Amino acid sequence: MYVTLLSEPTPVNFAAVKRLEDVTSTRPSRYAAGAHLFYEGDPADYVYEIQSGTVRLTRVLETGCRQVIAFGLPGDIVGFPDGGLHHTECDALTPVVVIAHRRTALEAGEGDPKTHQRLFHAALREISTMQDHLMMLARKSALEKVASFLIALSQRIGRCNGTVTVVDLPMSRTDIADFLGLAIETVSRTFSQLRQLGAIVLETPQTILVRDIGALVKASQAVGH
Amino acid sequence: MYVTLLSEPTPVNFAAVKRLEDVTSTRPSRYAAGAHLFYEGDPADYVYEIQSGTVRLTRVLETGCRQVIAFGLPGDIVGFPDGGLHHTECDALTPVVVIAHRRTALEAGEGDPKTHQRLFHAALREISTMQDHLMMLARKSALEKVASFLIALSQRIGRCNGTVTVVDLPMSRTDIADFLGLAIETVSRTFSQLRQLGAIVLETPQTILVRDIGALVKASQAVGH
DNA sequence: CGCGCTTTTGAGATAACTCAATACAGGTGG
DNA sequence: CCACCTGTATTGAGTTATCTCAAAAGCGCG
Repeated sequence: MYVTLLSEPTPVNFAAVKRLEDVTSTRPSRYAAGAHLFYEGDPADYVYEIQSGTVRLTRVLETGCRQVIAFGLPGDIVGFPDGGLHHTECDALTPVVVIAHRRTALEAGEGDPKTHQRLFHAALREISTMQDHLMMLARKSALEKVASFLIALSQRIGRCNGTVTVVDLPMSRTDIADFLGLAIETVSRTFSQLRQLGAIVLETPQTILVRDIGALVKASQAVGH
Repeated sequence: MYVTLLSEPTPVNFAAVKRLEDVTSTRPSRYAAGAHLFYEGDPADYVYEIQSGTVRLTRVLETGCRQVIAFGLPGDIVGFPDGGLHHTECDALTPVVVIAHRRTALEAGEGDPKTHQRLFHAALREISTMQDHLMMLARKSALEKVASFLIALSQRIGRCNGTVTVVDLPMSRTDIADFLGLAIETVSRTFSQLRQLGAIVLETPQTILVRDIGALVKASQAVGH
């Protein structure tokens, strides 16, 4: 496992050191944008509670095809292991502050029971969240996917600014496409479509103003079969 | 919660009775084909370990659009709650025998630690499985989806019969379509395509012979972007 | 000012969908 | 026992949403 700690200007690899330091469950770690928290196949020594910033969880198919499994936003807990190993890759899209909880805090018994309970319920919640995502990928149109995505993002990281909600996208169009199972061009076109519908304003490509949440909700609703 | 116990010829609703009986973690329960183990929104008193038969986990969008989240096959554990509630609907596709584990056995501390451990790891595995499924839905073509599905099924419930593997499909084409995010006609056409490729033989619509596993694997591999 | 990167827009190709008809199978009743 | 009927599955034909390839636009940076 390669862990890159934030230390400007040059990120330094401190994986071994970190393990020796015996990081507690409560001290926050910092990662620079682009730094990896873990790779697929790494032994899962920690699960990570995002305090600030955004991380990206990806899986890479043998063929090289990327799929973004999830974005980790403040409050999220990422890196649940299977068989003691990470089965996704996780890197920081922005500078992030995380709390690394030892995996043993997730298993029963050891450590603070309150923390254990919190991590455990986060794992159950993760299952539910993934089911939502499954539904979205399988059944929604491009417009519905992008609208749903923007609604979820605005609820999580939107800053309500009088009449509009400002959402600073921490991820690229490519990331959004890989998350929603769309081509990047389709994502871009759909943003334009939502703009033409008057639902959003693209202040910059990364700064979105949600102007008409009703229109966004309407666009997000699948009409079913 | 409505629980229908198998009692031929008429299935009987015994939800209240069941709760009073205080079912233990180790006694198997039986359900007839079509019976519901739980509904979306039910308080999640139990998680279910499938001993034999197949169950179907579905979610219904507000609009009435169905999505099959997963099929529960022997060895699977289904019904992980979120916030104490079931967030899917679960019914039996065939007669099933399940072990109903009290939800408290999933939470730390109470009950047999060995059982707790098993249930807990099943929850973690579930996350990983869902990520695989996510990937499939987002990135694979119809042919790749159906081929992957058949491979997985044949590994789980296939009976190797000399030169071919026999797979009895417990679910309908509609179920497969709703699981893979395809139209039923596309599923059917893809089965035909795999037949024409010599990968499978459709003895009956529900009985599939895997004739050339290599061809099936080849068909299942996404070429990536 | 110009280069490189991301995003947007355009135009044509295509995989999967929809609608429609046919085939098949299992169960029921004459 | 066979004809019928109902539900499921298959096949066909045309439509469409999304993808792919290609070009233009916007933006940051040296």
